[in-house]
Amino acid sequence: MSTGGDLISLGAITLGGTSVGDSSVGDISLGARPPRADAVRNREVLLEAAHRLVAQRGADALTMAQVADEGGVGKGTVYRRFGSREGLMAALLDHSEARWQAAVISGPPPLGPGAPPLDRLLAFGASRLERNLASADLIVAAGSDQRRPLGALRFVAAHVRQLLLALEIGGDTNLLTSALLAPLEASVVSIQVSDQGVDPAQILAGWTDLVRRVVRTD
Amino acid sequence: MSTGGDLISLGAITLGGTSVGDSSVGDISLGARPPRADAVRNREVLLEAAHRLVAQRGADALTMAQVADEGGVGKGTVYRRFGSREGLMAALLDHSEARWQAAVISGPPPLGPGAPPLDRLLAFGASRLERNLASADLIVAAGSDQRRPLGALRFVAAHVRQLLLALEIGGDTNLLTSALLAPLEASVVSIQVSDQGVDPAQILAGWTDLVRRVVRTD
DNA sequence: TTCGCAAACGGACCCTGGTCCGCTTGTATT
DNA sequence: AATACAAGCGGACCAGGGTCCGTTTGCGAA
Repeated sequence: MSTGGDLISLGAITLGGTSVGDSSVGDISLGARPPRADAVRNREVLLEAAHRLVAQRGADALTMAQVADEGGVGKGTVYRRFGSREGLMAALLDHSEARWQAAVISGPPPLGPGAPPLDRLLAFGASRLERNLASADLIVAAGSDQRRPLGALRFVAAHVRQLLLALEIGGDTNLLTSALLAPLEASVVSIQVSDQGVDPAQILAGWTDLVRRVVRTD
Repeated sequence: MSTGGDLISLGAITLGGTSVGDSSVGDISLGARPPRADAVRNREVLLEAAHRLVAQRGADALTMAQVADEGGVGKGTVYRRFGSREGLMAALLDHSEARWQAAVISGPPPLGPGAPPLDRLLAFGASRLERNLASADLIVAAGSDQRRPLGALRFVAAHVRQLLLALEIGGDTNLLTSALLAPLEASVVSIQVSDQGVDPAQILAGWTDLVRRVVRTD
C-alpha cells in the first residue's frame, strides 16, 4: 500500500482539534515543535500494520497487541500514537475518507461538480451509502472518536447543505441536512443490512424517494 | 420499583426468539418446561440491582461484577440470565419500552389513537425522540442485542408504516418508514446533542419539517 | 561535540467482559 | 419420601483494552 502523498489529507479538515494522539503527518503544525522522527515513523508503520491486519481478518478481530507486535513496537506506543482503539480505527478511515472527499470535490460528475444539484445529491447518496456499508465495521469500531464525526460528518453535511441551497428549497437547510443524512449513517444501515436482511439497493431506493419528496417544489 | 404486572410485557413482541438469556417472566412458554423458581427470582433481583446502579452512576459505569455483587449472586449467574452486558441493558430497556408502547397503543391522543394520522405521526416523532434521548446511553449500551432492534424497532416501524398508509402517500411505505425513523435513532441523535451541541428542539423541528414535506400531497 | 530535556518507548500491570466446569438445587415422577 | 436429572449456580480463569512509569532517544542549543 502506497502511503504516498497522492492527495492532500482532506480528512485533516479536523480543525486541528485537541484530539488524542497526533494528527496526520501533513498537518500544519502551528507554533508547536514538529513531531519527532521516530514518532512519525512508528505512526506510519503501525497504520500500515493495522491496515494489513484489518484486510486479513476484519476490523472486529483486530487487537491492539497484534498491531503492536506486527509493527514491532510496544503496546504503549500504539496507544501514544492513536490514543485508543477507536482512535486507531478513525485514523485508518481517514485515508479512504480523504479519497472519497476528493471524488466529491473534484471528481467526475454526477458525484463531482458539473451536474445539476439534484443529480449530484442523488449520486452523493448512492456513493455515501456504498462507502458507509463498505467500511461499516471500521466506522462502527471507530465509534464516536473525536476526529471522525466532527471531521468527516462536517464535510458531508456542508456538501449536502450546499446542494440543498442550490435547489432553492425553503426551510432550515441545516436541520433538513441532518435529517437526510441520518438514513445513510453506518450505524443505521449496517443494522438494516446485517440484522434485518434488507437489500442495500432498497435502502438507496428509499432514500432516493425521500429526497425526491423533500426537494419537489411543485 | 414495582415489578408488578401493571401492564403486559409488550416488549415481548420479540417473536419468542432464540435470543440468549431468558425472556420476560410473563412470556408464553410454548411447549418448553417453565423456568425454575430460583432463576426467575434471580432475574428479578438482578434487574432491580442493575436499575438501581444505573440510576446512581449511569449506564456507562455499570460493570457486570457490580451487578452480581449488588444482587448477591455470582457473575456467572448474571451472564446466564442475560447473556451479555448488552443483553442486560436490553432487558432494562424493556420495562420503559413497554410503558411507552402502551402509551402509543392505548394512551390519549394525539400520541394514542383518536387523532388524525398526521398529528399522530408528529406526536410520535416528538415522543420517540424524547425517549431515545432520555435513554440514549442505555440504548447505545444495548447495542445491537438480539431482542431490542427486532422487538422495539419492529413495533415502531409497524406503527409509522400504519400511519403513512393512512395518509395515503404513494411510494413504498416500508422504505419510507426506515428513512423517517433513522433521524430519531439514539445513535444518531445522541451524537448530534452530545458531540455537536445541537438543541433537541432543533432536531425535532428538522424532523417535523421532513415529515411535512414527505406527506404533503399538494 | 557535548549537554539537557521534552518526547517517545515498552512492557508490566490493572480492570472488566466473557467462558468454563464441577457442584448444588428445584421439580417431576414413582 | 426417595430418586433422577435437567437447570441453575458461582467463582476461577482467560483475553483484550487501557494506564503507568522507569528508561531511552531524538534534537535543538551551547
